[in-house]
Amino acid sequence: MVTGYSSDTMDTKSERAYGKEVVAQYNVYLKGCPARLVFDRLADKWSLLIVGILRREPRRFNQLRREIDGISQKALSQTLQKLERDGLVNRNAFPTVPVTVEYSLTDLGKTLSELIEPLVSWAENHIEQVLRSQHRYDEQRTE
Amino acid sequence: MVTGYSSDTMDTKSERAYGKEVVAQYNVYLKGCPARLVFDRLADKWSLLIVGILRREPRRFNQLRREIDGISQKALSQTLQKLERDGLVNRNAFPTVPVTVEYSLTDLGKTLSELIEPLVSWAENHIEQVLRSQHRYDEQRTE
DNA sequence: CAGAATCCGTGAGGATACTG
DNA sequence: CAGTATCCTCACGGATTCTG
Repeated sequence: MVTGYSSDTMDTKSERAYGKEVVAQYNVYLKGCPARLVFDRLADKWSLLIVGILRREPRRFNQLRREIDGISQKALSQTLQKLERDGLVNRNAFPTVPVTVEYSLTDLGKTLSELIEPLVSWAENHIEQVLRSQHRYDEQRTE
Repeated sequence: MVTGYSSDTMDTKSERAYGKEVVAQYNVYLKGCPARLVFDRLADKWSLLIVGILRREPRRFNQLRREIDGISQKALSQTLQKLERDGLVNRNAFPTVPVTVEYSLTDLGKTLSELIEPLVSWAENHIEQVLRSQHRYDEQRTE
């Protein structure tokens, strides 16, 4: 049961070759495809950062809030719910006073986090090259 | 020249350990850090999809438009400009009639695309697991 | 073909206040 | 501590039109 999701242009693209193999199943480049929805979730800075930071060890809510500089508690709360719904993150509430809630990666989430860590490293390692390129680009426009 | 970018909470976090090694340089988890800006660019669905699709071979503008289902030409145009500014994508215009413009990855862009391909695969391979998790989650709420 | 320019709606996200 | 509930805005992106 692979077909069936709605896409207005699907008929022309559902069997487009990806590389050399034909991936008929799911394709992130198709508008209506579920894989695209998942990909959109990945392409969210808060999701990526949260999964990336949970990679090491579980965290509590306000701990995440502090460690991910700039995130609002609303965004954090919403993103965590989405991630839990997607099965990427576990939410464990301990009946202490006051309540303690711990977030951790599921097995599925761990497989994803493996891919995110390189992205984090890439950003940190290639930032200077990017900045130089931006300067060059901007100067050519103003001259 | 690593310090100097503005972050209201930098003083407390600029030397936070990432894993076991201290990454004092750049840190995507810091609000004002340039690496965060780059990371935000990565965490953009169109950027990821474009870089992912350019991985195979260069494409022309309307080719990209057709292959990336659902993108508007405005979004495509703007994203391509950002990617060019960041030094990830080359823009080559050939003086044909009408003009032909070809987009390709730079060397830097290629290093990034290596990391994106696994993300695409992950989305396509784990989508069913994610969908099942979503159903379970939703049913628990409605019961 | 490959865009630039304009108008416009909407919804994601910040700020703030409140709760168990 | 770990959230929920409102309000509000503003910027991103879609639709449309025009151009070299």
